[in-house]
Amino acid sequence: MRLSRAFLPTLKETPAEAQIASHRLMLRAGMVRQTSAGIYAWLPAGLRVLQKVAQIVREEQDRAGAQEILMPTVQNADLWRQSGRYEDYGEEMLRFKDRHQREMLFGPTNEEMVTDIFKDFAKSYRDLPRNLYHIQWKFRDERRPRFGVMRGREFLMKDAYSFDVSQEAAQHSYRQMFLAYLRTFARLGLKAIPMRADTGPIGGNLSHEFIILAETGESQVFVSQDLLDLDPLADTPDFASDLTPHVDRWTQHYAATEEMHDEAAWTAVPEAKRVSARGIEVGHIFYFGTKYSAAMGLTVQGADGKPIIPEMGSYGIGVSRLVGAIIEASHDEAGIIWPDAVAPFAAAILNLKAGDATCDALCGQLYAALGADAVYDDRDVRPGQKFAEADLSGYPWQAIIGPRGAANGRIELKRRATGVREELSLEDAIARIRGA
RNA sequence: CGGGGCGUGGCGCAGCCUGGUAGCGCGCCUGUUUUGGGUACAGGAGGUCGUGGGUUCGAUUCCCGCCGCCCCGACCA
Repeated sequence: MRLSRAFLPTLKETPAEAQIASHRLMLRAGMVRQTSAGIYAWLPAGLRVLQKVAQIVREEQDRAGAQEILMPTVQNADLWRQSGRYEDYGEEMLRFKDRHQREMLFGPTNEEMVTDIFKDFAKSYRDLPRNLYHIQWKFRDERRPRFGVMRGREFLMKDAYSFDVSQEAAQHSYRQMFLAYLRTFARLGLKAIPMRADTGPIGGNLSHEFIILAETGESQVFVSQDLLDLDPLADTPDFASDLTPHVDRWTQHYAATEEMHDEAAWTAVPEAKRVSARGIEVGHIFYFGTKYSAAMGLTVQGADGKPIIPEMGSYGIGVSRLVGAIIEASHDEAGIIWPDAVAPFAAAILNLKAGDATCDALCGQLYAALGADAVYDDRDVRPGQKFAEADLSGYPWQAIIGPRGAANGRIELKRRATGVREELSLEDAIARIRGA
């Protein structure tokens, strides 16, 4: 993308409504634009990041055996009356009527719908297990939307739903998602910590929140350093095998949010290993048994001919929230520092003297080699502005090309995260950017 | 939902208390200048002062209603 032609409305000053870093930076970097309280339009730079996050989420869901579908945003109220949640959900549910006066709603989640869809398919225990997910916009009419895309009313969520023949089988599905989540967040460049969560009225202990550490996090978390030292990508499990040992590695260490904090267990953690920090919830998984399958009338026939009510779980990742959360976890005074995996562009090519034949030629060669994964700042503006905006937008690499170096075919490559600069040939610069 | 605050060119703000036909910085346009960290100078364009009503000769300013947005708290991907 040539910046001279791009729709990238960066701001030098911060809009007054933005309080936290990610919101400020997303507005300044031209990623989003607010259209109503808690509702945002995604502009090209923001959309690219959102799509990259979604794609990683998708790949890891697929790897764990879940299958992608796409359910609608608008649902019929009758579906929700079957589970009894139409009345329970309250003001957070956006309700409206269609032209025939039918009561409709904008889906805040999809347990009822997915169960209803699955019901028509599943006849036999042989049709289990299945795990269906989609990545779709949700609407929850929050009392107080805030923090930009981190607590919007409309948000993009990945929600998966598992159907199993027994509790034991359902726990296997749960572990698959548990490990898939660890891999997902690690690939996004985040350190996510699974924490036991309150299961609410369902009971049992199978609910975990996945929380990333960031100074501006909403909740206080307590975690053992041993847990932070684990690498989710180090051992890739066979998702069909018994996953218990893999999950146990992660659940044996202390980790809790304020609500679940156990002072006695905490003091048992060696003092040097106690990490107390702020966290942002980016994922939440539950096992909830037959709550929805029973309510929606989902049964399959067992091997003995008797009906079985499938055991279910649901698994959510806040995709649009993650974009904000990543920035919270990775920024500095100058702007965003994107992890390589989700950066809108891998590199920015800064032509310090657009119009100079030598600079133009070298920039053109690099741009041709990097293609769609690079932005080329070919604008006729001061170098200082290019530096400032490239730092703000957070591209992992900045290829700085000015008259001095270009005369010798040299490119100055700056790593955004570290500030380290190297002088490289065209070929070496291309290799460095591609190799990251 | 309880408490607090704010709506004035694209963005950040002043003016309002003490009514008299709107101003500053950034950004934008033109020209000159500058060319390795948001350059400098000059000249421009751009505003139903959120909205409806009231008071007044006259309302951005005073009064009332409404709408929108933000912040703090209790709840949530």
